[in-house]
Amino acid sequence: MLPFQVDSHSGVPVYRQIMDQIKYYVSSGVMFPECKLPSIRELAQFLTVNPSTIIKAYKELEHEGVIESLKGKGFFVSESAPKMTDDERREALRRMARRMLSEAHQMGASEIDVLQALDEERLAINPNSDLIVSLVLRGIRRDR
Amino acid sequence: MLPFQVDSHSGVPVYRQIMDQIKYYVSSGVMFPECKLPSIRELAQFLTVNPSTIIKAYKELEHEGVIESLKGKGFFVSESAPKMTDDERREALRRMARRMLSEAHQMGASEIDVLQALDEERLAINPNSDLIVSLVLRGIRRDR
DNA sequence: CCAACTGCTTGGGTGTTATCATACAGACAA
DNA sequence: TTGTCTGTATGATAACACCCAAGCAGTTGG
Repeated sequence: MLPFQVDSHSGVPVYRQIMDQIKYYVSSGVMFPECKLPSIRELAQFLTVNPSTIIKAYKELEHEGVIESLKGKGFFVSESAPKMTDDERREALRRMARRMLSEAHQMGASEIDVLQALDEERLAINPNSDLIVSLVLRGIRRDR
Repeated sequence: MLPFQVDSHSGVPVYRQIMDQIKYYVSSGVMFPECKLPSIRELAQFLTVNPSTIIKAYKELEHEGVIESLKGKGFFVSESAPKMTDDERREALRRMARRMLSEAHQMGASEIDVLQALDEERLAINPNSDLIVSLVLRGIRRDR
């Protein structure tokens, strides 16, 4: 099963976190039309939430045309599921970036601090890749 | 007045967005002990939310020891308001970064895309500064 | 057919979030 | 003193988020 995860302390409703993740998976092509989603009970157990919460997320996505339900079979990614264009993806990323910079600024962190944190996390996920950017960032840090 | 802002569509409760912003301001030193906060009615009007919502945020922060109230005068940053250590700030930044990378990955964006978006937003806010990182990023893009 | 899997439905309960209206009380300046 | 700013307190309302239980109905494979 695709890596689903929810943070019950984030303040964002669980059903919306689930919706977002599925939408991202679909728009990125990780999930494509005809793809079967985890069953309601299965995903509910996996995330240790109530099945009603999954139903709410799935029903909402069905209403948006992202997925479809077949009684007795399961939920599947819709044929006409909207894919993100490159521009939409870029815009989404910039929205995230804007919020992150705003919060970072409010807590007194510099722009370099943000880039640095991002690069550290990136490296933690992907220890093998080494970007020029990382080297530059490390160079900046060393200079201080 | 300090730039307060809330996004009523983010899913995060408004009173918690307000709390977070004040905590960030205090921990970064932008707001310091004795600093007067916007009055309840003033901030409520500014953000076009109900005064009760502001009261909830302020009361919660008072309970956490971040701010104090003086009847008839207003709310003020507490003398013993907890400041973030550098490590705590770094950890907070990395949590943000982790979430952003996770979401970006789910929507099929690469790590470079994220750094790129962040740099674009950074530049939009601060058009005068030019980081080496930006130049490197632009170099990477040109190479494609 | 039967068991085990699917989605679907109903109804109840709890706590949170946010709205609105109204009133009281301290501080302070004109 | 009076007006206007401040915080405080109350109760009512509505919507939402989440949980829980129990059962109905379609699909599929042994």
